[in-house]
Amino acid sequence: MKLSEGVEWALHSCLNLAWLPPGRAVSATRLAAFYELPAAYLNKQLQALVRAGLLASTSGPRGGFRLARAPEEITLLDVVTAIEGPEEAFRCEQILRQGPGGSPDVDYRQACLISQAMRRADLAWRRELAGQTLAELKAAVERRYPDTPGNTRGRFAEMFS
Amino acid sequence: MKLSEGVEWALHSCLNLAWLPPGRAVSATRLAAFYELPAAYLNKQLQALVRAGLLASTSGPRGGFRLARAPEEITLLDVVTAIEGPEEAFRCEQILRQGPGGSPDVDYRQACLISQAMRRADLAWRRELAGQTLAELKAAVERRYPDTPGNTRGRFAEMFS
DNA sequence: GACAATTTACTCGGATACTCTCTGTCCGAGTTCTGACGG
DNA sequence: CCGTCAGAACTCGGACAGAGAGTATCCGAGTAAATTGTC
Repeated sequence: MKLSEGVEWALHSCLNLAWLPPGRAVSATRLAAFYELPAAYLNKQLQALVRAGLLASTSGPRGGFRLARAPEEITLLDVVTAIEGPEEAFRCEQILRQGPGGSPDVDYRQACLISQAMRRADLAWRRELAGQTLAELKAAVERRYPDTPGNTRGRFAEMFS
Repeated sequence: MKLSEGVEWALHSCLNLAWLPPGRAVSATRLAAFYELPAAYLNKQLQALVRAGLLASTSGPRGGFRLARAPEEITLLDVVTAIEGPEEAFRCEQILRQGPGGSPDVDYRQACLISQAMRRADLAWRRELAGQTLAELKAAVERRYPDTPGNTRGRFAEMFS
């Protein structure tokens, strides 16, 4: 039970993109340089965000990635799901089917109480993540660390020089 | 983000053990035969439960595994943690440390708001799992599927013949 | 018949291969900008 | 001086290797029961 490393990268990158002027695209190379990450691999993760409709990408010079929606419309769950996939953490292989009294016709993902309990926990996790948007996170950071937006914009600006 | 297959096996096996007379031990071979699981690998998972103090093991003929505590004292989180380990799902590698204004002295697992948000979700998941004991699960199954305890005991009994 | 020693069968436990996902890297297709060239 | 066109630089996107955890298996140490032999 561990999340991919790309989740952390994706969350920080989305937050950084949220501080840029709308429409401004940043290449994977520059986003990677921000935290000294491997550029090609970060690019791979960002592609997943594009496929999920969270980011939009542009090719060629001055191209790169930008948010595809307003930060208010992007939840943390959206980002996590884009990287990790939509499957829930607990894999019910329906082993009850092999047990005594097991039937091939029953969907034990619904009938098995263990499966239900694990799904409840999974939903609690997702609910927590879905309850916070990128905009709220951005605002919280600006309250606690007021210099961050300026620093971020400045760092990207000097990358363009 | 996916749990090991052993989690499902461990939960079902613990539940089966809870239906046996107290003190009665069942070998990994028989527990595996219950759901047609690979015996040696299930044994490996059960060892983890022993190390975690959830099960007690006995060697030799008539030996096997039994619950080390009352079902009321075993939560679903205990079982999951025994198999998956205690680490939380989100791995904060503190990449902020490499960013502009990052300091080697700051613990970004505490300071980073992204890390905090992910930890909140993790705690919600754990709280849900810690809130249900093996005894409650057992009672719920007995309410919904009254035949299960008898069937389980019967199946194990005929294994001993 | 009762007891003790030996053999046997069975159990867990850890050490050992195999597989798949995650991680990391590379190169090609496409696009935009730049610069040269001609009118 | 302005417009057009070719070249170059830069970008994403998917295809290609390497590492680590999860999966599966096997064999040995230890234990309890069963058997045999003796008193």
